[in-house]
Amino acid sequence: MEFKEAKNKFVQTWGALGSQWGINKTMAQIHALLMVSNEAVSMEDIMDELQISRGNASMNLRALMDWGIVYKEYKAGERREFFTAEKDLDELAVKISRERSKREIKPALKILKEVSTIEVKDSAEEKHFVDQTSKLYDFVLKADNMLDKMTEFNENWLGKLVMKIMK
Amino acid sequence: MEFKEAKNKFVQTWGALGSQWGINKTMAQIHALLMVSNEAVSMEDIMDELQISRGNASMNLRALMDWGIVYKEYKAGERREFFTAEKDLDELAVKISRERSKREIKPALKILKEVSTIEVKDSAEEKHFVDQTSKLYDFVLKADNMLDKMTEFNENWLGKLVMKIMK
DNA sequence: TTAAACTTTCAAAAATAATTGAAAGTTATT
DNA sequence: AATAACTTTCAATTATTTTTGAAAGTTTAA
Repeated sequence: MEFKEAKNKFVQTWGALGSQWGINKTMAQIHALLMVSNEAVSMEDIMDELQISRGNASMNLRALMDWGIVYKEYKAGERREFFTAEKDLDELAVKISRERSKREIKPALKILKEVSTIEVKDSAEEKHFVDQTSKLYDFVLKADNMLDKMTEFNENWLGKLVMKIMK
Repeated sequence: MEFKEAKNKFVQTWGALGSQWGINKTMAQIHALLMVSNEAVSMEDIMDELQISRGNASMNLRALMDWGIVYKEYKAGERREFFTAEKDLDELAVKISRERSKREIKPALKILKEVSTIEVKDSAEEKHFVDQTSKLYDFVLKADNMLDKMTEFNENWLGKLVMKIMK
């Protein structure tokens, strides 16, 4: 396999993976492209490489920047903007998990708390509901906290964690 | 908030959450419904509670069973089938992570290995590509193994893990 | 201030994914 | 063997999400 083919395969694969995780294909592809680029890439080049429209590129770059995993860069003497991706994988994982926690887990926890604390009658059905949602609340809360803790090690957290769990 | 409202809210929320994780809304809703039901539910009742068609119910129940998180149950003297969800959260998390690993992470690793081991010319661009994809391969492999290890504790693994990481 | 070079926005179009429902399939009962 | 009670399948429809592209917006330079 030669370089161009490999690069394309990587970008496509990452894009497909993205869709399975609720991230749109183009967003994941742009990120993939930037990840493996050794220098900042202009919007024009992104459009060109991925065969997408200007609007699409612009919107998805914005979304990636909102996630904090892609940055704008300005080159001296150049009018247009260039983009780079967060390339440090520890940092990338931390940012992604922070963002998902904020956007998805925290709001879900709020709902779980609400529904698990209703007053219920003395029926098996209602008791089971409260019991199960309470357990779910505890579980999700614990998992969320753990993720936080895990990524708190920061520098090489995954490696350190593996060590810790093994022994 | 009264029981019915709470139950509905829970089912809706879980459904919405599903979509953000690449699981379709109905599939997540059915799972939510079964999770909080204290007894097995017939397809008829699922259709009724979620206001969905027979085909939709059938297909999504099948998918949930493929994931190993919903089971069929037969009641004595009853012709039709009833369904229950895996209610043990440790077990549920283990099954979901096994399945996602098998379906998504393993195939991604295969591609990452392929593209990170190409022969490259002496260009900074190509070197960077191999370097970055290799790092990604290592990272994903490590994370996948860790998930496996984590869930291997099995009974109350999340609790045990929290203990382990804290100290 | 005007023009050129660029980016963003957003309504409409296209692509993708989910859902329906009726026909075909299956299994149990008479 | 025929019928009744149920489930599955899948082509067509509907709903949702993504993408386009041109107009509006912004910034820099002359």
